[in-house]
Amino acid sequence: MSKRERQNPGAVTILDVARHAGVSPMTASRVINGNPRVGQDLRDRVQASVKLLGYRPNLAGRSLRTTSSARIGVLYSNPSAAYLNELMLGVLEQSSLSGAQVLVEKCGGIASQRAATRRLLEAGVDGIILPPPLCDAPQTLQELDERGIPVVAVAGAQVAGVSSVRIDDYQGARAMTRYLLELGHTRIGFIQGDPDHTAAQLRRQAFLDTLAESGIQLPDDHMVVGMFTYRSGLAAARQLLELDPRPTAIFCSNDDMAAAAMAVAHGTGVRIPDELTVVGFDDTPVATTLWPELTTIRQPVTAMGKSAVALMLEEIRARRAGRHRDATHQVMKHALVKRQSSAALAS
Amino acid sequence: MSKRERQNPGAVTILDVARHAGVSPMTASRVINGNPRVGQDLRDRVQASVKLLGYRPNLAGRSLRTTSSARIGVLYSNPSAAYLNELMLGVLEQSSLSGAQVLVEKCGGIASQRAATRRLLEAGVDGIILPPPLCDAPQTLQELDERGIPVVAVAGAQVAGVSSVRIDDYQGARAMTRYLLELGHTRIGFIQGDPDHTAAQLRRQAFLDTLAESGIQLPDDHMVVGMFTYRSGLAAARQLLELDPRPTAIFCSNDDMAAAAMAVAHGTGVRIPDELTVVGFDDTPVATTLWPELTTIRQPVTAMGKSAVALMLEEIRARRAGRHRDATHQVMKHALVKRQSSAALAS
DNA sequence: CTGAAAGCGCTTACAG
DNA sequence: CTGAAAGCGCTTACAG
Repeated sequence: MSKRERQNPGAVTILDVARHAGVSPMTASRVINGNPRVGQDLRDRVQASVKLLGYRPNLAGRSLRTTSSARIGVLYSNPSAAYLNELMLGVLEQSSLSGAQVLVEKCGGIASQRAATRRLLEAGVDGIILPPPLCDAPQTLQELDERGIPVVAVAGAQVAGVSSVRIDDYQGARAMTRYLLELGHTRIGFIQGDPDHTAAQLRRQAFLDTLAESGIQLPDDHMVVGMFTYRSGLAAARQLLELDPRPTAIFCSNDDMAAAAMAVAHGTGVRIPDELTVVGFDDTPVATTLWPELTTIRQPVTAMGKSAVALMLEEIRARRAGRHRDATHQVMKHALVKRQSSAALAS
Repeated sequence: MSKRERQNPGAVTILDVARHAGVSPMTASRVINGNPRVGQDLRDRVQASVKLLGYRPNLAGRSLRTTSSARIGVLYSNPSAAYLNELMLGVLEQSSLSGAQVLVEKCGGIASQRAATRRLLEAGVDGIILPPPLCDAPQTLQELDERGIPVVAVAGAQVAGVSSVRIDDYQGARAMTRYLLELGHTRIGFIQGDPDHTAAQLRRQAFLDTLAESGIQLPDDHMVVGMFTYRSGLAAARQLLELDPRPTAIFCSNDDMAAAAMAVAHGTGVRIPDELTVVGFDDTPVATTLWPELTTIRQPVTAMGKSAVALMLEEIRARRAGRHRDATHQVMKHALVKRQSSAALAS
């Protein structure tokens, strides 16, 4: 014991646990991994030892035996920095848990996209994760699929044969629209996202459908096209705030554009939320940076990154075992996060 | 070969490389790790094989031998979400490269800080990384140090015996101030960060010193205290923009407050950068979200996260080997990033 | 239900 | 300068 300690003070291995519990390492391993074929007596003893010794499995050791070093590529192109950060957090966390390695490549246009894909494949990646907006490039998806490379798309359109992780953008936008209606707003401005993005289309459609169901006919000038960028949000918000009568609420298709809308309001002296409700979509870090903090639809981006990796590893393992897996579409839960940028219509 | 392929298609191991190059695995390992004591001939052959076979080391295997499963805790408390994300990206990346495991705990007040620390230690962490603002709580630092737990502070004050990773905030703020002077600005508003943060103090001091060197005497009302938050930036910017004559430039102690300053300007109809230059500090994702994009001092946060982990692992290894290491203070390079929010003073 | 043996991919220490 | 042996921590087969 004292020798162990000198060598590596923090390291309690499964051997220590086994010895302490008086069982073989195999039995300890089984208990730790939740294998049910272990007697209750031994199970209890092992669990007690794990707790007492503060044992935590060494993931390197584990993954060396299990996953045999899967390699996952992430190919991205010009997304919001905050979004990518959050996604990568999940990707890296799950990869590290599963003992997979991650390679990241950035690309711009179609040509550089091909080159980036080639680099990833030459580096021996077993599959590629595509965050938005690449997940919306059907050509890329299909090309990879045809070459037999497993792909997991994050958000984006559903493409046959390609697994994906997403939230239900339609239901999210619907929930937000209902919320605005409940607050009493009916003159609602809407800033759309990049029309090429599936998510933008769904959010817009949900907004319109929900209003229509409530019998509200929105003037055309209340719908403004943005590009998901802060800059486009500035222009769109100026347009909306110049309307007469002014909308009492603005629903922005993402948080960056909502930040821009709030900037315009701040400067024009329009008070939020007293005179104007502003809501966003995504719940990126900017939502809690702003003041008042932004009401928005939370997209569990980090969890989506983890799921994308998990899906990918299942796919890789299945292929290695010669099994076929159908494409999986995992829909994660969104949530309406109410903060201070929204309020009931003053009557 | 065909058998290998069936088992694990993507996996080229160091044995494959060694066989292909006609050397022992050890020689291959040495070449791959840059060990200079290998003959040029063998070196070339191994490198060619690595390239040809697309070999990438399996990190799980490597770390199993080297780091022996170090466990690193990250204890944070209410930083900007964007900053933490970026930092964690580096922390996770380096940990995964080094085969270390990461445990994260959040805490609020002092009591919850003690509890969080205890949880980390019970989980067997070998050391703790403290991002701001905890790095600025000398009490926490000392307590951990006294208990013999290795600590690496990210940013924050220099405390004896505690290693840290930082940029030179003073030189960064100095560079930015010089830049503003070069652009011809002399009526410069300054929004300070949280006075309790070492970084805020240094940035402020550098600004004042640099102006003084140029013989510029700034009226007191051009220095406004903020708290590093967007909200505090809004109030501070309003105050500055009401001055008569108005400052021609505002130097904000971080990007979040710069975003707020831009919001106020946008609304007041003050054009950036034509009528007002706004600059920030940190280069968080918000800097490129804004429009015009923000001129700021880039702090390599992700690289700092990596370095913090690397420092920590060195420290842990040294202790395990019974060696003593003096506290290391690693100063990373900052950079002045010129974007569209700054311009020469119109004459 | 339980365990002894072998091996995942790599590198540390030991020989030459 | 080069290599044969052993082992990091864990789990997959194989026995009983």
